[in-house]
Amino acid sequence: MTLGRIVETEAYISNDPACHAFKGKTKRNNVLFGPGGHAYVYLIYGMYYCFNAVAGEVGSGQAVLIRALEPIEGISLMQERRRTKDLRLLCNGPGKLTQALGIDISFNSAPLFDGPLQIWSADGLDDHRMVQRPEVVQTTRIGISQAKELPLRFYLKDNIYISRK
DNA sequence: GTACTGATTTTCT
DNA sequence: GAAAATCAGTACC
Repeated sequence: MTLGRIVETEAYISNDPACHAFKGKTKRNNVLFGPGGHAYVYLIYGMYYCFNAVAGEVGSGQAVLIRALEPIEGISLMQERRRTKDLRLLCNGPGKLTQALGIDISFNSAPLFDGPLQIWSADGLDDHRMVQRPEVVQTTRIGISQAKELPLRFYLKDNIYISRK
């Protein structure tokens, strides 16, 4: 298995033109309107998958895009999948981390607290790296053309595993 | 170091 | 038919 620490995220909320749920329910974003705590996975640019955690109540259509991870466990497996040895390149982008973790469309709608793909709170992990609450920086989102100005991207300050500063 | 380009396909208009 | 929450490689400074 592989394990990583989430170091960069973006929020996609209701009434947000950049959110896939903005224009209403479709076949693709169906899971966005389901209960929180599930995975929303989709293919972007025909080549890469993006991984989101669905947030909020049923019908709200909100999610958090996981943009970057700090690799912790299963690193050799990640290196094999990504075809690179550089730790910083394993998970520093939404398309990269899905590759490193082996996430594809079959993980869409999978529960995040039970099953092959899970997210834990840092408080539940016995790891010295998780003890101190890190400083978080808030900026605008990346790679979108709508609602660019909204400050909904969050990353850990000075962390080398984020996709960019 | 930064800048630009091609790859590739699902989805919705 | 066009756009899309991207990445790796190449060219150039």
